[in-house]
Amino acid sequence: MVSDETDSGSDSPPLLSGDSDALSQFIENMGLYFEDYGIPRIGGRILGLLLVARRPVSPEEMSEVLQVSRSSISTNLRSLLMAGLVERVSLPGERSDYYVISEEAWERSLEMRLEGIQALREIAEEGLQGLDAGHPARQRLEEMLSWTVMVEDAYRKLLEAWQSRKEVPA
Amino acid sequence: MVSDETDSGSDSPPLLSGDSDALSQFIENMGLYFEDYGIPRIGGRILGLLLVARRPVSPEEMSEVLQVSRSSISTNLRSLLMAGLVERVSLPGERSDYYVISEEAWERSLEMRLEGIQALREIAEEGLQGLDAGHPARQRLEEMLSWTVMVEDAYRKLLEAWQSRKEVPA
DNA sequence: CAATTGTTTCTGTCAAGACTGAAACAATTG
DNA sequence: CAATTGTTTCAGTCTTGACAGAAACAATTG
Repeated sequence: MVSDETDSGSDSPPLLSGDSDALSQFIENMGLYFEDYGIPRIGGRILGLLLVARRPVSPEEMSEVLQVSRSSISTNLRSLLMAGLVERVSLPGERSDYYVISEEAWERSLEMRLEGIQALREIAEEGLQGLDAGHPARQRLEEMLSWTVMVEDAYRKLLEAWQSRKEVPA
Repeated sequence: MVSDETDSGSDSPPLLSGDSDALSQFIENMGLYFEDYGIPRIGGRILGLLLVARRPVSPEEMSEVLQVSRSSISTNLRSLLMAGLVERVSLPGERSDYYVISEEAWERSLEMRLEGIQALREIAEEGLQGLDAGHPARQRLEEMLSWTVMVEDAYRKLLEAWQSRKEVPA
């Protein structure tokens, strides 16, 4: 699925190097994985590409390497930028924009999970208000609520731990 | 979205009681929430209904209350059963099957998250093998790997904590 | 300031899959 | 064992959204 461009005279350093079959597979796997979680496959592939690229990548290059249209790249890139997973960097003397995986991508990923579980907690809380005391379903919703609280808590701690992971170098 | 059946002479206890607007909203919210996470909306609504019902619910009743076809109920119910989120119970003297939320639904939910993160860890590990030592992308994949390991670990602990939550009653 | 190059937006096409209704199937009961 | 009731499977419809290609837009450079 990864097609190397026939470098048309450009003198930019190579985008990919190493076991290119393994890297193609990696990019493809990322696409499939993210698709399972509601992110467009091409978005996942862009993330995969950015993760294994030797240097920042231009939309044009993404289009060539991943063999998809520029407009698809544009759309997906914008989602990834808005989600805070990807960042734009300007390379001196370059006209085109270049993109990299955000430093905070993994952190953002945790934050998104946290937001999801908070939404579920709110649903549980509101539902609970529709049940009178002693209702047989109250127990179930209370269990649901305590589950969301527990998970939310764990995410919060995980987030802190991840953020401070470098601060404790042996 | 929730339409109460015009009880046709049956003498079964009521399915829902309490603030029925709030309960309808709850059921609908569950549908929307799960849809965001790749579960069919009707599946989420079934879970919502089972959470707030006063007693086990038959497929027939689900169809009436949620206003969807029996075949949709059947299909979604099967997925939920296979996922271990819903269980069948037999009511004495009743011909029809009845269903409830599984005792282990929340536990299963954590297990599913755990499986997801494990898959991502494997993708990272395989990708890492395609990069020679010193490759500028190695650092990024190593960070990804350590993130997955950290999250996987947290899920494992969370799972244990949830499983043993009753064993330590003040 | 025209021309060239790069990027985004817009519209149409296509594919995936959720849902329905009907038919097939199973099983219980008189 | 026929008839009735309940459940699943199947085929078709419809909606959603990803993607491509073309046009519009922006901006840089000679």
